Amino acid sequence: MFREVLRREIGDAITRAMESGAIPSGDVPPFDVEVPRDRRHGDYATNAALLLAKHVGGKPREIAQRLIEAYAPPPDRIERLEVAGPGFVNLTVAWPWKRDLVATICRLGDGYGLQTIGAGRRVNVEFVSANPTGPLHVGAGRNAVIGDVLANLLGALGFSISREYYMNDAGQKVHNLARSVEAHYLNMLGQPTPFPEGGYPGEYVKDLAGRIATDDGDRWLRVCEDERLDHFRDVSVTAVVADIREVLERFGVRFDTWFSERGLIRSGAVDRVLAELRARDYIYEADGKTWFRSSCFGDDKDRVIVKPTGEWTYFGSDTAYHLDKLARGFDLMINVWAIDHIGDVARVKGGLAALGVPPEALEILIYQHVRLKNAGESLRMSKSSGEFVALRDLMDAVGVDAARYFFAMTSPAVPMDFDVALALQPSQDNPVYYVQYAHARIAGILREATGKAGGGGACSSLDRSLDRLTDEREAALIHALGELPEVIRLAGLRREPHRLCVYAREVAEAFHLFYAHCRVLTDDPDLTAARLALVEAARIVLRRTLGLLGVSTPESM
RNA sequence: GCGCCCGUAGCUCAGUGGAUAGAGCGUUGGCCUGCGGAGCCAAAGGUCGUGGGUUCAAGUCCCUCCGGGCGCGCCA
Repeated sequence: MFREVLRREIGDAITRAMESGAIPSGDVPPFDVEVPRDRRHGDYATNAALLLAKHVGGKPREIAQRLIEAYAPPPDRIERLEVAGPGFVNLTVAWPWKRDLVATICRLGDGYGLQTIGAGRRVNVEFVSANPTGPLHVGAGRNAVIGDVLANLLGALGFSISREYYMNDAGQKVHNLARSVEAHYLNMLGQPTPFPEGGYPGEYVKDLAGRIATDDGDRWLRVCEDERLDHFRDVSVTAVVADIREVLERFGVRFDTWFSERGLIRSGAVDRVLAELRARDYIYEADGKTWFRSSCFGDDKDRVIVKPTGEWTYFGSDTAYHLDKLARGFDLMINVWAIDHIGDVARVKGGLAALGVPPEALEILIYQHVRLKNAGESLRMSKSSGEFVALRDLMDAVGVDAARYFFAMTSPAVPMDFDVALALQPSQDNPVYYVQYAHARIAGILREATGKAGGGGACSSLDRSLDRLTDEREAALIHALGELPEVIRLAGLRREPHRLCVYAREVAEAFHLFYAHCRVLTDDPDLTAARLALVEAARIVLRRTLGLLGVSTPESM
């Protein structure tokens, strides 16, 4: 809140100083308004003068002084303004402005932090999209949280968001699932059948076969294999997707669209992509296969798009899928992919580039794997090996809040270690409890206050009493609360959801510190009213921050 | 070999080119006669992998090397 205003006003001051000749004219460089590491330097600092010195010439400290003179903010906004170090301008926010922020947050409520940067631009966030061949494992949990929180952030920035799950319900993987189910089914009905190569070993596969056997008996022994496999695939995929959907909903993730690859292929969209690529001369035949000239678009070699069997490779349907999204009117597509798909980025982008789609239309957010360990021993975690920890089990063990916070708090670029033995038992170590505890304390105070003060909102009629806020811990808490819009902006635009966790801890810390030193409910009605307003503002900010993370805000713990 | 990513406290990780690099866990020692001690305060713990470069300023940008992860399928 403070920061946007300061950025704007300092920019204006630079323009004025240039117009009056106080500093040399020229382009205004993109300067920062940041929180100094050492808070004795003030609430904020700008490097504008340092950058200006380089861009338009002059001595940094001299330019900083001129800038201060041109800025000359009213003393009830900025109480200290000084040149420091090599040419920083340090700013200390005056109490009246800090108190204004408390009132503003109380007035805006959950609207605090909402922005209009997105200007209604339509963004499709595609995430999870795990193959529907079995239950989600914990890796999908990381994907789900990154995608969901990013979507929340972009929504708060004013983008129009659609969440999408792409189901790879065509192709070899689901075929292998069908054959695995078939093998169990045949064995159950007395026809010894070897388990297929590439089959899925999990217990759920046996359950799927058992369900078919219970429902249909030996009916599928009497049809041809193709028909049987078609049916088994449909039944299995439907059941697996239903399971995935249910787990994700419990995890707090809802998709606007569940997009079927089979449907896409049936619609002829993939054929149209091939025809279009051929028309643009990016297709050739060799060795009985149809090739795409992906090497024209930064790939290290050309790729097969139609196999000798006449089947599509994933490449064709993927390209058609992204074109379909664009046709549905999205201005930007963001895909959340695990690191093992890093090699596909160039090919998907290449396919789109070949069809004239600008590269910035698709953004792929890569996150590193969740490394599973059990008492120090590494696990492979894959559905095809059957060695994985289900997201459902993690959720059941530690709860949705702890699991979501855990996945959200590490930068997507960093691999996460995940000790199964540790994770599968509820633990007080998760930092989410520190933050939630702050909220529960606030709720307790507000409960107590309504009992004592005979009701009345914490934020009513406090214009006068707010000037009773004078303590340095109050100032520090207000300063932290003021950062929410900036945090949302950075976390959303840089695609770094973990910033919310860093911020949530900072706010909670500032609150706990305030709480330890500043009694809220006192015999002094004005002081009590003022502090209650601050507490209410802190609650709003914590609720907003945890809300974006999809983590609950308990009234008590 | 080529491409992308990572290397920061004992462990797990934050860190927007900016001033004296921060948290959680763990360790050590304090703090409950008023709003919740799942908290607060303090101590100990760092050649920011290495060597160069750019810059007024580098954990942050560029290059070298070392170590680790992932990919380089007619799997998706």
